[in-house]
Amino acid sequence: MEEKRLAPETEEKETVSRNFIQQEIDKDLAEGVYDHVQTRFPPEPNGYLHIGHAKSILLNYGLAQEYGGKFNLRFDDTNPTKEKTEFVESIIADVRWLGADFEDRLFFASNYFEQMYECAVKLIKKGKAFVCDLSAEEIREYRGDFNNPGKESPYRNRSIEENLILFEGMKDGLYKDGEKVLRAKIDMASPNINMRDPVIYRVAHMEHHNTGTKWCIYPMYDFAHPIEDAIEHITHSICTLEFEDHRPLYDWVVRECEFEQPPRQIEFAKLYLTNVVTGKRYIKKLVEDGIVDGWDDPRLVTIAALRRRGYTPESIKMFVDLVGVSKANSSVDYAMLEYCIREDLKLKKPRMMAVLDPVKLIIDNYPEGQTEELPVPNNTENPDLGERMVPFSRELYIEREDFMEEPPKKYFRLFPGNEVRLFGAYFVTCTGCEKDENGKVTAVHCTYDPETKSGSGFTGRKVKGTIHWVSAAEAVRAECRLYENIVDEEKGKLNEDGTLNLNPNSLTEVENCFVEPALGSAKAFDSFQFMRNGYFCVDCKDSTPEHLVFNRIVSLKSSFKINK
RNA sequence: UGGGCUAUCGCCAAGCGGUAAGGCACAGGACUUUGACUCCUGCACUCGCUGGUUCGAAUCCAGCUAGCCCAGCCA
Repeated sequence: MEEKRLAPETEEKETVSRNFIQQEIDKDLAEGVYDHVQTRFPPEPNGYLHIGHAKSILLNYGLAQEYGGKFNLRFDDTNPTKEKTEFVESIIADVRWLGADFEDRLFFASNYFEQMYECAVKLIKKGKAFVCDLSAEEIREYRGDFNNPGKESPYRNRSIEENLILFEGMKDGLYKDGEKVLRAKIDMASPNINMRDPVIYRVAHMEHHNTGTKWCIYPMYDFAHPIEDAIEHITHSICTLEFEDHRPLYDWVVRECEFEQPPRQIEFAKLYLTNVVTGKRYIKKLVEDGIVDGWDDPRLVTIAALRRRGYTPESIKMFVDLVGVSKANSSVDYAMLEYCIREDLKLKKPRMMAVLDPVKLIIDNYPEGQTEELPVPNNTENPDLGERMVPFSRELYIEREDFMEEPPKKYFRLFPGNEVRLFGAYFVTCTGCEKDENGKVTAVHCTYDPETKSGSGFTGRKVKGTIHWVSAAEAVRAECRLYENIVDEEKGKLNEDGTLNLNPNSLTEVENCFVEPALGSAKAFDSFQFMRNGYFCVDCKDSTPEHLVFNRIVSLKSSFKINK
């Protein structure tokens, strides 16, 4: 019997197929395009990272690992208006927590401003860039649209000398914001609008979180990003699908700037979770409007929130691996994420007892005033986790749903006349219950059989049900919250006008939550698996379980469907 | 509307001319000191549609259709 349960041994090494990015890298290496592999994760520090970023981080890091290459963390901080130091710190912490080791390769695009400036000068000298005096509105008009080619700027044919002087003037602060920009000279008639003489430098008199007021011109993404990659000898610049149209420009920049072994951009589909708010701007709005507690509110799927809720880096890695990489837009079922955390925690974490909706269970034949300490295994499937002592006494709290006066068929828990096991303790037989004037059950009565003590080897009879409990006198009362996704599951994530449909049940305060005393010494932010397999995160301060964060959806896995 | 990309089970996703992997979810059953876990079993005669090439196509060709992205001095 035991060997059956302990022999998952899946010997067949499943031939994991290579995703399309790996295939491209294999080809590049085989053809000698590159002699190494170098990847990077290039966030703009304008918010907290979420599960979607985790996919990108772990994908880039994983690829570097697989090919014996390096992985860089680089902040793409070329727009000082949106960026904050708070965000760079949280991003660094999250990337580390996920286990993507960038070693000492933490870079800032803003440290390359000098080189980017030189590249721009080079383009001007090659006649490939020009200073344009058109206003933002005029540039938009001149750009044309999907149906009509653009018109060339009247400043397009300024002399190289004049452009050089003007551009230097931009750098030296001679012009106001918006007065002049530097543009690449490509093709105003291109069907790809990104190629219609894109702006590559703008004037912005602002303080930058890293370079202060040293610069008053800042490069645009399309110009900066390829240069950042080239400087760091990135080989495969992996980004999301919306940048596909930018690839010709990316290639144009690295070619015209004459980088050797220029990096190559490869795009993949973003990760979406069903009924979850991904999308930094929405999360940001929820935080700023005070609808959630902060970036780590457990109803969110930011890395910080998932961590607080009890997700482990391993579970997120598993999830990302399971989801795969492709170019098809898709929305992954939230159940897949939950599967990963269940799977990861299953054998790793202690399983404790907590009662969320308590009703008293009185053992009438147990000596009044007596308390005994019972050893309860921390994880029945993993004996290595040892056991803990749990106080047991005459009066316990059990889950209200674990008793029914008139049970439906196939109900295995407490009902008058039925015997069940109290996990880690004794068999008890229900003898009845007390009710108040409204018919609500206020206490359940039972008798116990001392011979059936857990671990005694008693085999006299069997029970179909096992329930969890805490000793009423010793149990610790905890503040407990049930969390569900912040958006309404039925209505999806967005209204027609782009506003979010908030889920009114996203946060429930649990009135009477009792946990076993052992939880009083639980470490903050540690994960536990609770009886009946809800997964909680004990989010507590000062070794007192002030706050249990419980992801209700995960626990649904264990609910008993009485209707069936 | 011009350009780019995508379309394989409810949800992800393999497949790359030789006759539809796998996971999640779901449904039955066995086991069980958590109705969990584990273990069995079931779950696309069919690959957006229509034609064509071929002995043979999800895979090649043509034409449709649907969805996503692009007209920031954001990234």
